[in-house]
Amino acid sequence: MSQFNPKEFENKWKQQWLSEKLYKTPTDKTKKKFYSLYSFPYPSGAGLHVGHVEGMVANDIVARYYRMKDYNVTLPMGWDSFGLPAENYAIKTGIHPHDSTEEAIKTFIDQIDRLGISVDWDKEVGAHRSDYYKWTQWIFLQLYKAGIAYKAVAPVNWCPKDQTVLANEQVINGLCERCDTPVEQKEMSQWFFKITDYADRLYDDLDKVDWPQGTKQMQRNWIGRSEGTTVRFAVNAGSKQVNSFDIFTTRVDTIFGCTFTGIAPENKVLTEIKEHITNWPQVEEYITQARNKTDLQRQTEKDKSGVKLEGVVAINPFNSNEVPIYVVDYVLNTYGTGSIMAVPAHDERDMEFALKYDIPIIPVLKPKSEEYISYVSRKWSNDFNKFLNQIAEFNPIYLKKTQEEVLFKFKAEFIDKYIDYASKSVEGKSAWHDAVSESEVVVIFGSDKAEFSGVDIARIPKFMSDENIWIKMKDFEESIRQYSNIWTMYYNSEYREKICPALTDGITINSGDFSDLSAADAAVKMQEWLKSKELGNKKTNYKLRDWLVSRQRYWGCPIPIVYDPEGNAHAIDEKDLPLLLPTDVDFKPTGESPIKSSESFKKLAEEKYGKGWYFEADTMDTFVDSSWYYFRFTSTDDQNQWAISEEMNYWLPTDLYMIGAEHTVLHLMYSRFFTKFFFDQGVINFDEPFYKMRHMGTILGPDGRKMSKRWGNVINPNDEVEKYGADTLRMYEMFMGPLEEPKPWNDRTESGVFRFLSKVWNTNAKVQENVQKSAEQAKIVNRLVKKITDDIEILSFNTAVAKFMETLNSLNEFDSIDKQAWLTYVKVLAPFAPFITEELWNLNGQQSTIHTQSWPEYNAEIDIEEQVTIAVQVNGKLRATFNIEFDSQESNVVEKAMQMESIKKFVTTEPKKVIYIKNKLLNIVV
RNA sequence: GCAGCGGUGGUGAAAUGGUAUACACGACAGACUUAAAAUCUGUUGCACAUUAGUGCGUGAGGGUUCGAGUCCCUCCCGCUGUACCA
Repeated sequence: MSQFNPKEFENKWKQQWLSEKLYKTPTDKTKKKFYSLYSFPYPSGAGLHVGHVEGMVANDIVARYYRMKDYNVTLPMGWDSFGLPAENYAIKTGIHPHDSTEEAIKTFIDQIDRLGISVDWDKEVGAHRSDYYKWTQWIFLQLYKAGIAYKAVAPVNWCPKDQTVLANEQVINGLCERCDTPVEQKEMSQWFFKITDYADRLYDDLDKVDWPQGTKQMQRNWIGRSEGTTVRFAVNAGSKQVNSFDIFTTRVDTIFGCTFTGIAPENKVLTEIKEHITNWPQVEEYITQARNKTDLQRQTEKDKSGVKLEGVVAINPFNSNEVPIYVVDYVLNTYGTGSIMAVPAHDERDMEFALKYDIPIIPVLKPKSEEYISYVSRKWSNDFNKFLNQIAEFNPIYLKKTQEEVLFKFKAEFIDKYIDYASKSVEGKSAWHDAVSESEVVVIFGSDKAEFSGVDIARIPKFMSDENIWIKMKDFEESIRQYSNIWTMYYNSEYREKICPALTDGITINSGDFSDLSAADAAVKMQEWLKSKELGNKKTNYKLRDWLVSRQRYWGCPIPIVYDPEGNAHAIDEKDLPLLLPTDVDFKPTGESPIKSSESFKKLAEEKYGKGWYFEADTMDTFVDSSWYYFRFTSTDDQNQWAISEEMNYWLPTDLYMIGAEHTVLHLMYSRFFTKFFFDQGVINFDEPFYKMRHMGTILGPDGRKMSKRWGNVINPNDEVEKYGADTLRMYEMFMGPLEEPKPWNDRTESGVFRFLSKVWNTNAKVQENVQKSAEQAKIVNRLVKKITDDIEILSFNTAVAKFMETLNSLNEFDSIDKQAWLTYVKVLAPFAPFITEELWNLNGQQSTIHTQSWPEYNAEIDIEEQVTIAVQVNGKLRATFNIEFDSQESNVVEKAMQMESIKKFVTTEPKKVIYIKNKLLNIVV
């Protein structure tokens, strides 16, 4: 037989499968179904990349497997074909996005077919084609009718270079995600989808789906649900109440520690109380300043700033204390109520602000058990080593330990000894020790004192009700600067944790009637109290914002809205859809939508609706297109509705969804939102679209870096198919490592896979009917069937490939191979390497295609070993192995083990215990 | 900071709490060859030892267990995401 040369047959089979429509989606609904979905690819001019191949092959293997298991299988493919790259390309070259996109799609289809991905092309859709975006527009109208799509003037992120609005999600560290230009804020009238209505369900229903934990967590973080309380603070001018405002907090249990309140610069409460603010000009200047800052500036400026409102104070409803009101830019107007109660003792940001502006810091929680923390340096000890030896009896926990300095924790019971040792250790003016606990600060000075009422040891309680320890400590620093740098300890994070513990389960102190409670109990009681006084309520807040869908771009789906001459929005009648994207436009970005330059678009509106009427000129975010394509796939034949309920209810939710790890938040969130919307409309009977979802791990370049033109490490799948054939590329990508892990490309390993397939090819020459030892071979292949079946179910493709290799090596130990065993081997290999297996199937004289054969069954009855290897351990250490009959009695196993020299020498006395794991292991404990 | 994932040979990586390193790559030795490539065979965790063998080994340190890469605690490192969200 000839050498393995995939070029000789891959193209032949590709043509035949396509012309026979081998992968056509069945239309009957009598069987179980499997919906294998690959994420909507953007048809880039660069063609398919190796990451696409990885995901598609995974989808394909599973699809082929379920077809052989006699499921109804669908593996559809379509194009997320609207979007900026094609438009930017058009601006550069003048080639219309429609033309470049269709061209790119052709390349994609050709590449996907060459890889043998079993796509049902009858279901192909393209977001940019009017038979698709007609329904995107229709969906917009449904959302509009339901009050979910709405128009609002809002400050939006504006990229001055791309001349477009960006969603919050497209702003990375204040920079445009595409061109890294600093993003500006701009007020514009924009369309939004009210996704926030669904925040709770989007959060809770994550429990229903089988997704990677990390992705679920990211979705939860993005929604950012937090449960808390609103509290109403009165605003007094003089002694008279003039107004009030609500704050939002998740830690109402710390409210007795509130020593100031913070209001966001944009908060409208400020204008309401403006007349009472005696330093308004100063405040106004600060507000203007803060507003002019871009997001980037606000983020990079770590230093917190604010202005105190003079003439007004806020009243803490719990103790009627007057607390100052500050306008501060670290409070966000868009979250919660836009104002906070600040508790510096238990919030790092508030602490920082309080230290800067000399605001009192009152601790109101203490931990359940007390410890001291101390920092000691060799420099300030007269005998550092002796001191270290002494404190060893405290069982200290070292947070930091070097030759020169230690930072350690110890239990409160040792404090007197500590003071004793420390007093002896310090010597001279510049020496000092200190220890800080939750309730006191102990400072031991080797000074000739004076400043400290004549003592060398200062024990300062932290929870003095009338005074504030931190202010006092600051005073110390003024007077003892020459002795110590104690102030620096505020900036040591270890200390700070002790000083302002972020306690969730502490005990309340300094909290009036609510003292001596656990934090959780205090919160409940305080909430009840607030409710009874009508001063506050439980409240849930979200980080999630409504979805801004307007884009001032050409290459997208037109928004189906028309305006009358007064500028009022009207929905376009459904029967007038699609509202076609005009072609006579100037792409050049001007800051306005390019579509505004279209004469035909203007004319169409006036002809249809009357003079002065005009269409919405913005297009939709392309995430709208990709949020519903998996519905459309179920019903592509039907031109009269967006999708058929019966089809959707049968095929969805998807059984395997492969998407890149970069799509962990937006696409999935939006798709889930649409699904819930249609569920609520009664159109579908499921409310999560993707049951099982997995990410393919990024494939890195051979140098271990991310593939990029910049590094010149991009692997093009075309080249690999050219070199080794599609089967090798497929199997290599599956063999690289676990599907979800990032993994570097390795040419050598790839050629190893080619070598394996060549061996498969050559082994075929040894195949005969009725060979000797065929039972033994059947047993080997039977085990393969089990492993491959299991591995496909759990998507463990790398171990499946290893098993194919191992099994082939075993079979090749025989001089001739049994045909039945061999055909089984080829069948289970078929989903992984569809071309070579089809060819071998054919060469062995089999009828029809291998890809519609039924999946071999694992036979447990023949899978028995006559002999098993028993590992013998003594005290858990492996000392010997021996073979014995399958399912031997324990006593026989023990007896045989005890006769072995290598065991005898370790077992000199009667064993204390013997543990026997059947057919596997014997552990003798002596 | 926070969240998620991960750390095992020279490399990619295997391992329901039960013989750590399957499978592959590379390396080394040999066969074939005038030679090379390809192919085939053997060896390949580390250390000591001529052999037999012994000891050590899954980021570090503890714990649970007859037995831990796997479970628990503390910590270190890397990657990804995210961040004034009260």
